[in-house]
Amino acid sequence: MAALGGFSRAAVVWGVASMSAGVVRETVLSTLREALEDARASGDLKLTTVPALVLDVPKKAALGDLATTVAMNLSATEHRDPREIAEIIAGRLRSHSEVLERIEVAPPGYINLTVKRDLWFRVLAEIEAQGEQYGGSSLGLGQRVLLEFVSANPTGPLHMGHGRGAAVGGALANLLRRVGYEVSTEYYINDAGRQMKLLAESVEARCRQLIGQDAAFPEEGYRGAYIDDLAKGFLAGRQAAGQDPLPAGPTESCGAWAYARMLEDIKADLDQFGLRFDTWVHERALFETGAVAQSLELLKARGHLFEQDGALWFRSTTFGDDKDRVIRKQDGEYTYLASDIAYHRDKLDRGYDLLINIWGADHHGYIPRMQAVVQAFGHPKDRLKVILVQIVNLLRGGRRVTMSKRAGDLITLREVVEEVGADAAKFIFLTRRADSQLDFDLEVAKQQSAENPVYYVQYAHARVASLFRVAAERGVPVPRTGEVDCSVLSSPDDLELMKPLAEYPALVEASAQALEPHRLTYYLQDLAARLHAYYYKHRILPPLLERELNGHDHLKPAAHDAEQERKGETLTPALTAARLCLFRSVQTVIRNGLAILGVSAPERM
RNA sequence: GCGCCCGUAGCUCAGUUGGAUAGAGCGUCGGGCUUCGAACCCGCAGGUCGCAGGUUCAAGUCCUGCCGGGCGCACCA
Repeated sequence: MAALGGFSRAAVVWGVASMSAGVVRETVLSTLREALEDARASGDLKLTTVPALVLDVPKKAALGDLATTVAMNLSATEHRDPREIAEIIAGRLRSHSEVLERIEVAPPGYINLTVKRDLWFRVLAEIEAQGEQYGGSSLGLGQRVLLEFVSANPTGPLHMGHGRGAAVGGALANLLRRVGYEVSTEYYINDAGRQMKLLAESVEARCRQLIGQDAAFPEEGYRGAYIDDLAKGFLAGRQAAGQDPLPAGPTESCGAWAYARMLEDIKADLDQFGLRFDTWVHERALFETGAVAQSLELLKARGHLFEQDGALWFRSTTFGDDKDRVIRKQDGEYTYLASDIAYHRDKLDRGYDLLINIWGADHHGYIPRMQAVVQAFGHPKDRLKVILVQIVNLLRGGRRVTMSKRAGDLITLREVVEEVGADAAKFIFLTRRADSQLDFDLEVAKQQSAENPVYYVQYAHARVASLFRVAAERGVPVPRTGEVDCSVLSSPDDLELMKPLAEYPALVEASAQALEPHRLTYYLQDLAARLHAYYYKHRILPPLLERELNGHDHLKPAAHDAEQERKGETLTPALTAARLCLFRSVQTVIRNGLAILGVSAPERM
């Protein structure tokens, strides 16, 4: 529900806002607002409350281009039959319908709108004018967002789960920036706790075994083959420097070396995945700078901490958590929660309007306590939003690739990216909602066919690029939209290709608001399908005459006539020009959409 | 036992924040390249949206209870 008196406010917004939902929606929406204002001014409707004005796309194209349910939503407050209200509004719409071709009321109170052709053509001009900016909006202008993701412990290589988180996070960052947010991406490195100690001990033990010492492997140590590599690398470095295999303080040395190496590898893996973080935060630093101690002091001063059974607790139940949580154990060690408190206080202190964390779904139980932390520091709990990413099932040709966690040999992200490529991996990671499980089939991801959605979409882009190359070869000019008579693009096929282009900005906004980048992948597959269908059905460029084909002056070959007949249309220069403009717009939108997903838009493939 | 998430076509999943006759890909079956990219297109078949109530003019979508699955419920990260 919009605020009361939404009309004047809406009018102001309309005055200053960019075409955030696209030229068609914005234009129709403002017309609808005017119609409602008229109805109120004349007393036909009371309109004491103003419902949010939403335009839907009817399921059937025959019903119209856009529809509104506002009459049905007003029925309760107006105490009238929705159909009656719809008629009143429809009447007002008809009185200033410069942009509307048809206005129809359908039971039980829909108002179906068909937009004038000229308005669709303006979309092409808008796309041409905005180029790679098309689809952007001012939704998040002036708002700062901190997006923390991946944040894998530097105790092993990144695996598929991290890859999915990376794909979602990267796409979300692009998406939010697209709608005006100022986004910082951040990676939090857990380099202070027990896990680091285990890494150190594991590498040290392997080193000792490699130099023939009888060393016991730590009970819960890391057993992956990469530990061997780390140990070998460490020893090789010592040897190259002419030093003894193990220095004094071997555990610390092994640990420091392995940690630095792992972090380097993680950064390299992310780089290979096309991902760069703006900032890296070290857990260790939170202890060293006193941030942890200070944060706990502050919470204590506010009465959110208490001591019991020799431990220090955070009273998270104050803010709706199931139980209170230990911060410092009986043995004096801090739990991870202590540093997480300091870390999130630090985030809040940096003045972000919104914190987004991307976590593995198995951590969902931690959301209430972290939101409790946010509230304990005096912020609304919604300032922290957590996106849960479900597990990835790795398949090869339909068969489950078993991942034995005990042995520590997970399939790494690096292996997968090397096998299928970063584009395919990213796109597939984004073909499902983040919080639903994902089957990732290596064979499908590698396959360059229709089964693989990323190639389907990229192919559409490359196909258009190819068309422009051929046009250039033949000397066919690609005009600007303003120089073209768009009215020849009035067939249903043309409109079915243009409509999604007009919807794109609204889709970007909705995806950003819902924090759901996967919607883009569905949209792009649909747009690519329309492009392919159109391309098959219609000819864009004029055919070569036979003399151009073989140097003899002759009539057009019969094959072309047959093709024209099959396609049931005659290609004119005006049609070629207009279709080239249309295709260029489709290409721009596909490129923009893929850019948000972090996937390349190749000219050739 | 308590909490969170999920049950939609044979399979994998979307479903525009409550709107009209529920969609796509894969798979099955059948069609389509002599000029621009067949990495493509067209068609057929496939559904009591887990079950039962409730709220609403309107429920795949919201509420309650069951059934079935996943994940959490640490003084581990």
